[in-house]
Amino acid sequence: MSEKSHPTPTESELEILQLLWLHGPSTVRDINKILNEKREVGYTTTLKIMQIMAEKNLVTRNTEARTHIYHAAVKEKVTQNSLLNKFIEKTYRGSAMRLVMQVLGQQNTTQEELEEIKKMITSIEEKESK
Amino acid sequence: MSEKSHPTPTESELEILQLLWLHGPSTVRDINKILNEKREVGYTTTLKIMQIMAEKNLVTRNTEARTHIYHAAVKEKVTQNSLLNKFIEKTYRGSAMRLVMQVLGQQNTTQEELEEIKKMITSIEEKESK
DNA sequence: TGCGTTTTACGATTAAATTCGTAATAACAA
DNA sequence: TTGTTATTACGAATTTAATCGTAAAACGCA
Repeated sequence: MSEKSHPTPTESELEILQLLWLHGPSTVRDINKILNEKREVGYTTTLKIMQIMAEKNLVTRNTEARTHIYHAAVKEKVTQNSLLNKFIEKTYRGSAMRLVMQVLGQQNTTQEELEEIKKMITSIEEKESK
Repeated sequence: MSEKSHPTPTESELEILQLLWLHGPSTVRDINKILNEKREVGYTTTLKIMQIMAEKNLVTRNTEARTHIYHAAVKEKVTQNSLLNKFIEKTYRGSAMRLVMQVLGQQNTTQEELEEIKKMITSIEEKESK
């Protein structure tokens, strides 16, 4: 045993984490404002979700002042990774390759992006050839 | 207007679609048997979900005989694609590239697979250069 | 025919996630 | 000080998905 446990976030929890990752530590008011630019969300709805996230250790909060400040307690990459693996499992029957091929085939990828992927592949090949 | 509408499947609906794609038209009994190899699922639970899927037009069924035979009514690629786009939106803030890079970086990809991706990239480049 | 089994249909229950109302408290302003 | 506003805490209501119990109908067979 060592670290606190971090369950994978639900959809609306993820949405809030995205904002915390993007904007850094925020208040409920901050988050709720941004959410309301896209759709109507009651203030206490946002509050409640963030409180639950605190219980789950997805965020920490500074409660010194009256207005609490929330910090993401999980890393973006780590969270994405665990969601990604779950997604590959359920949607692509475990085959990450099938997913990559489909993304490349479907999305229109720019030349710069393709170059970036090529670089990535080269660096993987170098590692593996050692 | 033309086609019937196909809402995106829920998680357990997707699980059943996977089996229909893999094994072809099946009865509730068939599907339930396979599901029970992994975990315990009541027969009527499976039945109910498949009935709901029929309502949603995710499957069609032949009700001539007493035992109905269910067919997937949505294509695997199409369904994966719509789930994929949703996933990219929610988890990678819309960036398919970030997803690809993370898959390549994380999973251990074999040399054959890397070659396959390279071919894919080449063929995309050819298309785009026209 | 009549009994046991299988299947479908239907609705009720459960579980999880989301949404919100209300009350208590703190902060602030006139 | 007193009234208004903002914030948190808490619990209830709602929604959606998943699970299952029960009954009726269809079938198979002794």
